[in-house]
Amino acid sequence: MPDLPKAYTPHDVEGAIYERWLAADVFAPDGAGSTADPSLPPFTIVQPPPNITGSLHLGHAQRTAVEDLMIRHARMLGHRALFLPGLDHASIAAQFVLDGILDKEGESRQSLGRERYLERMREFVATTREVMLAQQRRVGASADWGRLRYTMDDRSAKAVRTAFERLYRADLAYRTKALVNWCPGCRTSVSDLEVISTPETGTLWSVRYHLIDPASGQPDPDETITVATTRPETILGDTAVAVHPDNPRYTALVARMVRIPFVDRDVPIIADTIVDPAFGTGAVKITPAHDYDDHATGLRHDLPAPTVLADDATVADTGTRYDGMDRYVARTAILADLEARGDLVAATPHEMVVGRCQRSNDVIEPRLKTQWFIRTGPLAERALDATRSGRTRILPERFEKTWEHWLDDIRDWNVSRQLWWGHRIPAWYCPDGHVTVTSAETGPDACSVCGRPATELRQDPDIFDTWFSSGLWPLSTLGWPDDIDDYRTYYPTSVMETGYDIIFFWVARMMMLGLELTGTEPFHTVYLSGLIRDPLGQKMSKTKGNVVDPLGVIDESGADALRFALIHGATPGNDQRFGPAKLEHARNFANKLWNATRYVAGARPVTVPDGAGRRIPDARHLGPGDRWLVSRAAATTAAVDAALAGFAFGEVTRLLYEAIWNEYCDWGLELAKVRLADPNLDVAAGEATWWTLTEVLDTYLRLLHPVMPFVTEALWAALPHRASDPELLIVARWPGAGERDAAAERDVGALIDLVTGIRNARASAKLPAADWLETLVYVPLALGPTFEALRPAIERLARARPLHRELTPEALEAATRQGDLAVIVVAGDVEAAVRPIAAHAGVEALERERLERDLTEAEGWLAAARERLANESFVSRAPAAVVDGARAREAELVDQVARLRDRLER
RNA sequence: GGGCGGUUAGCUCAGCUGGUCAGAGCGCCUCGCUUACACCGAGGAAGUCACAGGUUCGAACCCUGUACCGCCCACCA
Repeated sequence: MPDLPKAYTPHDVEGAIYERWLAADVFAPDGAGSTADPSLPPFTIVQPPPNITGSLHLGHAQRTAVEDLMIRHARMLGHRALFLPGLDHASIAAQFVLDGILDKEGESRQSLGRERYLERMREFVATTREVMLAQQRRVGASADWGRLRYTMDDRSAKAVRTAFERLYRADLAYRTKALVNWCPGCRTSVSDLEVISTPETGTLWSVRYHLIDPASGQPDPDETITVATTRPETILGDTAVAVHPDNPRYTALVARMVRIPFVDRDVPIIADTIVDPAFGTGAVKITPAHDYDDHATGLRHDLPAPTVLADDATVADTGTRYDGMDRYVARTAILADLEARGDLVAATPHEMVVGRCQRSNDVIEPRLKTQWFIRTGPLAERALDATRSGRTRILPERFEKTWEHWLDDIRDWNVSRQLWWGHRIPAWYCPDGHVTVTSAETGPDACSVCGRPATELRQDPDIFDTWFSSGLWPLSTLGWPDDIDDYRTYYPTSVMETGYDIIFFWVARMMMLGLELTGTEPFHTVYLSGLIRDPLGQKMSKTKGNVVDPLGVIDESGADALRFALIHGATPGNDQRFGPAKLEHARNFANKLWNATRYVAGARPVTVPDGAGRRIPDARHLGPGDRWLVSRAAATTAAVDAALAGFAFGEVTRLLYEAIWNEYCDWGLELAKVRLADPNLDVAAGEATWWTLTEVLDTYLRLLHPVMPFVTEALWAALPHRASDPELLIVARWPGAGERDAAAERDVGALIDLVTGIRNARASAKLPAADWLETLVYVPLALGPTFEALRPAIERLARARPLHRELTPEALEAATRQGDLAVIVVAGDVEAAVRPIAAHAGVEALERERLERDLTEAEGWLAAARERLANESFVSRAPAAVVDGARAREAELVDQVARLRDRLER
């Protein structure tokens, strides 16, 4: 057995342990060190791949901790547990980072050009990749690194091409000219999800348009219609003015023409119910190329849709002097010119919602573009069916409502991005405009429509939205579209763990694509984690400077403490605050466990040889404390199993903390210490007690391993193992729930209460902690054997010696009076009297006070219990078990009150 | 405009299907003999479970409403 160092230094423990795991090849379900049982179903977690250019933050650490917890548990249960790690190329986010770096070097995307830029990106991610992976290992991820995948590797590329081709053939991917969310800052379109609705106070301008005099064909200086707009620059793209058909104010004007200022275009006044007669002036200018509502209106009325903004959001192609101006410069100029013409009627402050780009924060401009879309309607139907039928479960359940709501009125997904870093869309166009889509790595041989040779075809310059490749993750990582072993064995996956903030971005897309492409839900359970916040509840962000670096935490307190702290507060879907206090709590716990194990390892009886194989303690030689400990471990194991089954990971840590600290250490070890120190104890009994400590500690180390893998692995190595055990705890078997011993739990529990009662009395009577107190105790006959067996421990732990035992309460009372003992302890059935030292004056008064307090309290409880039982409807309507319990409680209280009164009367 | 969460001891939070459920950790106060642990041990104080109604024999827990705090979704110019 290796000796444990006296001090717990996580840093020394963790690195070495991880190396041992790697060397033993235990992470892969089919690794050389795996102990998986192939007859059990596999268990798969596909990790949300972190962005390759990022660095690990606490959120990642928590994800990893939770995923690793599930995987380690499954592995110990004997499942082929596959934790498949990965990295995401994070197209737009990565370009953002690289562009920033290039900017400092005086270079830019444009100056490098597509090929050199991509080359530069590949060099960049080659370095960040290693950083990301090293960080995951520090957290202790028992991921199968041999299966590491990357959203830009060749196999992902094949999956992307294949998926797209299939969607295209199924008419679920289509190319069309439509309004897209254009981000001028990023120079690309973005999906609806990437547009952040931001409430802002803008201005609503009222502008007068002049009607055309039918006689002259010229604008009438006096006959006008006033429209309201928040974006005057879009006037240049107006192709109609709309009014509500039933608005009497305007019915006469419908079908008349108005002249759009500056562009001098004459456009019709149309009637459309989309217009709210009560808003503004009741007349709306229609700009089909730059507004979603207007575009729809334009289609209904067959209006032209001139685009008036270029990619960089400057005014373009209007033939006016505003061409070339930035959109906001143009806005100012147009307002000034309208003012000069006398056609600017009003300007009022206006609360509105502006769409901004999630990445650049620039104001999004809707623009008409010919791009690729995914038809989400049919896909969303199937995704909804998956959750409604229960084939996929979302945790916490309340997110199913959000899920339903979003999928219910989902819009088609624009997947074209005018970026460079990502998967190029596998679509080729021939000069005649025919479209050829192919998943072939080398592209098409010829136009699929007219047969023109490949040399005349041009590939779409755009790339896919990064979430398109992420959406294929559970499939692509397992080898889809090829029919390989991993895909057959591990798909569909078991649990999808991720943050609730990407439920739409990622989870919904994986579900839609997975169902469409494989016909099967990609996972059974979606476990949504909450966000990690700082101690003040603020979201962690670099700009606020409140970001905690997990590596710093690990250096200081250890990965085990970090994991424990993160898991301790984790409830699915709920955010948690994280700070030094929680970490300290966790580290103290690790330290406690370390020292407890050190004690056990060091307490090995001399009769047990070092390196002896594990023996099951002989039941005949067990003491009550031993039986109690074994029973409590059984209870804890069952409770932990239940918590794990319910994904209540915070509950798991709570249970184990409590069991290990407050039961095993506080009582189990203390009772055992006294027993082992007894010179009269026979060898077999001593060995049985030590083997019990070992057995129970072994159980707790196993139960705790998924949460704190490093320290448990290190400590486990210091304990004797069973013949059936493997070398390493990580691949050892999960404990079975043993049998409870109700008698031991009840009896030892009563005596623990007695010790606590005496300690309590000592403190409240202000008796010196160091003094040994002569004590008389009444113990009911049934408790006798347990009491006698534990007598030395009770004496020592309560510091009560000599400890005389009386067989009846009356005898205790008599002896108390005779011996002038004063401090009374009532603990359940057990009763005790303690002799105060004469030198401590005032003890009697203090004791009286304490007894009175106890009495008042007991009487209160009794009154409550009686009131309840006096209630006829309670007795008749409540379940029998509850009523019986109440009766028993009443009897107990009656007895207690009587005894307390008795004491006080003397 | 819709929807969802939260409100429990000074602080951070548990409390699963209503019946010792009023708890834990930290902090605070008192004490500390005892070689596993001072990253410790023993003891203690501390809460009208946001508020108002209701259902029930019984409510922190279920229902209705209110008030704050937070989040998500949303194409009214």
